[in-house]
Amino acid sequence: MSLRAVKPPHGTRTRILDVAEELFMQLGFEGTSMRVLTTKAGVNLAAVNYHFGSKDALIEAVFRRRLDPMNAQRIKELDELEAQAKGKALEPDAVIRAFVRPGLSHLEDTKGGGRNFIRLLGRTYTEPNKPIRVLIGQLYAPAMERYKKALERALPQMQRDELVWRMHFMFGTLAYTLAATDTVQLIAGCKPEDRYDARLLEDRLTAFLTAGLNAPLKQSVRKAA
Amino acid sequence: MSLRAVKPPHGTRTRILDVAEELFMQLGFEGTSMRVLTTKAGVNLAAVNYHFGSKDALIEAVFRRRLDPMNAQRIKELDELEAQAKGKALEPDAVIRAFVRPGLSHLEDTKGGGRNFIRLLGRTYTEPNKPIRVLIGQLYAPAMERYKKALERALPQMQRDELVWRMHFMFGTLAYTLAATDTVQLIAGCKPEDRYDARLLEDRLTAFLTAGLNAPLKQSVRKAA
DNA sequence: CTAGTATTCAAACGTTCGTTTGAGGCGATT
DNA sequence: AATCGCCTCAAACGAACGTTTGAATACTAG
Repeated sequence: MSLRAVKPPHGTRTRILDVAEELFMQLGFEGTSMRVLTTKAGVNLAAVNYHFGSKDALIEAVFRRRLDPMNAQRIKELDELEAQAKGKALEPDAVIRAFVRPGLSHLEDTKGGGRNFIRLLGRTYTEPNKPIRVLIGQLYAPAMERYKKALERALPQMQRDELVWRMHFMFGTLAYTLAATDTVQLIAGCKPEDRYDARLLEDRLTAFLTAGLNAPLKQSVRKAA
Repeated sequence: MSLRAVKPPHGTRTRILDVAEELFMQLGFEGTSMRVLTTKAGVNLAAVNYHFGSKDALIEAVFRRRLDPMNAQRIKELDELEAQAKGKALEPDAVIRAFVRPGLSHLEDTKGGGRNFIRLLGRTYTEPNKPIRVLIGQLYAPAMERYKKALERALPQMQRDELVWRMHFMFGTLAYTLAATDTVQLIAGCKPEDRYDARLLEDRLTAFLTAGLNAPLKQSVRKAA
């Protein structure tokens, strides 16, 4: 007997995941050695290879733990919105909000590693390590397809390739905002207590992204298309 | 005698910088070893330490070589625009274009390492390595201050902290667009020949960013400010 | 041509990395 | 009490890393 799931959650596994999340965010994947990670987690050096198999597998586990639920929530929010709209097309504004919120909500999770993870995620969109990028792409694919379809319905007049670019821009804005650390001197201008106010940030982001998404086409783009 | 600058440009130095630019973009800083770098450049392993002092100093040199002229051009474009406007405030649209263009123009440089560098730069905005982030911040600081002032004049009605956030969003969109590699499945939807058309991209980005920058304020943001 | 400096080279240095090993401890089952 | 599977532990492994060394070579100035 003794199925893995029946047993009480393992302290070691969870502690490794938590510390990995934090250190990967602070130092990057290559900058985080298994020795400092296991020391900080209070576990033996060999524990990572025992529980996860390898460092790469640990990285994957860190992402899967949070990303799968997060994208499931994204899809669920869209489903609910569309059920609520009873067949009518959604407002672009609402779609964007459903995209932005599941990410930002983690920013308020100061105690748990939610904030750590979301900043790590923002950084990883531009990760040089190929297998990691591929993994992230795979984990995101279902939710991305869903959003693309929803935006195509919400913006029927927009050309497909133009929409693809604008989704790309949206994605970038969100990723960069999430990844932003105290190093961004820009932020120095704003009140410290507002920096992690998810609701304020959600409104600011949504306003910016909605306007960008609805922007009129410029001359040369219309001409070339 | 024999001042460094008088001598003909060194093949070794330049070749190291070029290959470093390319490999740093493909594999990241930590993922690029001095051995593969020097082998690919066709120089001796010790050449990097002889010419630059250390790997970190090489990284810094890679950025300085392109970033200093690029930001100088950004400031020059703004100066010219403002001289042309003869005291009147600039259009936000024009300021954004002056910000976006010097980056995008490198994308068309297929032969030289310009495209490599600009994609490397986009990735580095979210670099975990602290000293590198600090360096980038320093190299960018003068141009950033200049743009902030220009945008404050172009958008006098906007509150300061709101503008700071929107500049932040702008920055993120540009960085992510530049850093985007073929891994972004989103782009799969667009015509391959358009992917590095700088003019098309400049128009698309400017349209998106201008609309975002001029977006009306949402309720909760106005209330909180 | 020669002296002296600037550069290149193969080899090695010490360190750190991710991973593996095999012995030992713990708890549940029979 | 004996056994078996899960887990932890200290120690070691080989490989790869950035850097250093000292001799060999190329180049330049007098």
